[in-house]
Amino acid sequence: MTQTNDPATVQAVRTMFDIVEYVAERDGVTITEVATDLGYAKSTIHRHFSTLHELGYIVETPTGYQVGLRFLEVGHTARVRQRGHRMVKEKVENIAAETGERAQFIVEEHGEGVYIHRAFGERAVRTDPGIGSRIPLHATSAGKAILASMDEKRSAELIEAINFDPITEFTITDSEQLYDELEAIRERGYSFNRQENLNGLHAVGVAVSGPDGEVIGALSVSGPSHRMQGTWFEEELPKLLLGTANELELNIAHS
Amino acid sequence: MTQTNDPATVQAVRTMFDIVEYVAERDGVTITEVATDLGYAKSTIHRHFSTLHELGYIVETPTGYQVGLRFLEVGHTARVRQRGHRMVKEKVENIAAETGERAQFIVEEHGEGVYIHRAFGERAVRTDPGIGSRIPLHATSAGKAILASMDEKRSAELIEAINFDPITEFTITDSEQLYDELEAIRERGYSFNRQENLNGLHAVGVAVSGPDGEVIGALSVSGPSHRMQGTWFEEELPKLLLGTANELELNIAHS
DNA sequence: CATTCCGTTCCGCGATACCGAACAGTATTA
DNA sequence: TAATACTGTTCGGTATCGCGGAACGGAATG
Repeated sequence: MTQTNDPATVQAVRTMFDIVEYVAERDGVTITEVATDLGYAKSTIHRHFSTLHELGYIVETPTGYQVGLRFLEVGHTARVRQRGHRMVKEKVENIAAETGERAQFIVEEHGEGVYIHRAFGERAVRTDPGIGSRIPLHATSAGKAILASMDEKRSAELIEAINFDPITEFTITDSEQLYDELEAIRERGYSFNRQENLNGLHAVGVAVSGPDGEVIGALSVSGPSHRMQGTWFEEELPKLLLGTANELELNIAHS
Repeated sequence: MTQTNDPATVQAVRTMFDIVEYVAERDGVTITEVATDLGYAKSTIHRHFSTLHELGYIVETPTGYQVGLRFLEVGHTARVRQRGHRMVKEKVENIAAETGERAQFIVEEHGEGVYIHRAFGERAVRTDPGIGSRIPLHATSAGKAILASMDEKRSAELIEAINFDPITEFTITDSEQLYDELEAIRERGYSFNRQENLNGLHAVGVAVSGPDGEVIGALSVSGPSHRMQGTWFEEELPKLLLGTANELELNIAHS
């Protein structure tokens, strides 16, 4: 059914997450619906649902079955374990308030960027890539800042695995181009994203590193391209972010 | 191995969550550590970790294996699916700001209360039961408000399953006492918690219901018992919460 | 009453998850 | 340098158990 039948893995767990992820992206499903859509027998789905229900990872609602909040519980522990999470949260909120735009903090996991914090400023469009959602590293300012700031060996591994299919007409489409850009970012200290991931969206990002030099994540500010331009975009925002990242690094080092 | 071998459930999934929950409450573990502590063979843990790692639900860090942020991703979808989540979030923040104390929004799931939103006021002690963490329904103001406001049949089911072991010396210890209290809450419209869950902590809670009359969750404000007393605690806070809950219900009904 | 959804249960077979033990790195010890 | 003690890894062999399919029951719609 699912392709990669690596013999050294647990099939039942694969199918279970197959089911869970399907349920997660819907709003209330029935057993038969899942069975037919995913190509499992009804009894299989039923057995998995029984298990998941008993453990609290799936709940029954008036509109059907849904993923349970227990996922949030374990997911939250993963989130707060990120280094300096509270300080970072405050800084993100400050940046959003000062700039009026949207600010976020992204960490890398499994070759993708993951939203850990996010805050909206006054003028920010409240379009919603929620906490926990994932973005490509090579097509976002925070992602590129992280790649530029991390250990070269590891960064090369991640770049190796990147899917360079263009997302917009401005997306970086090959690794050479990306390496050049990362080099430039290392020299500057900050990164730009000009509609590389979403049309009409510009952003600037700065990496945050721990005392051992290892990158923790990256701050970024994003907004409509018509506002994100000129010296505000190219000088003032980078300066603000660099300063904030610096403060963060100091605070994290002393904690 | 694990006791409840309900034949209609998937064993491999049980062991998987057994492992995940163990990993979640630690900060970096090794395979052998998990194997010995949980009583599985090393190879079993290894196989599960391989599976989970490949799917992104467990990650390798310098300090060992940890639960991955992918749990946050699916957990977050469960969270934002809660009715009126954005409006509720704003209200919780408003309440925290106005009162200076800690405010939260709790929903019921699987017979427990789950934190969905939480905000700190100026004076609030920032002790941290994070988003997603669970509290007993019968020993918290929000929990009791929910129980009082929900369908009697369902509430009876939940009460049936409650473990009435005392948490503090003020905890409600039997169902009769609880039923009386719920009756009083229904008449008043709001609930109190006087050190029933945590010594030194008082709280007041009000349920929020949807247009169909079904309870969605409950708002509550909590703080040190020395501040939470007198007319402020017994009249002004309830009034504020009732007003907010009312607004919320109207907003949710019209959306 | 008939139809069509839903969830549930049962059973038999083949796949597979499990354990145990041997293997292989890596760091810390003598 | 060698030995120890940790890691994580791999490999079979066996009994388990997860799987599909079909038959059942229950609720809602016609």
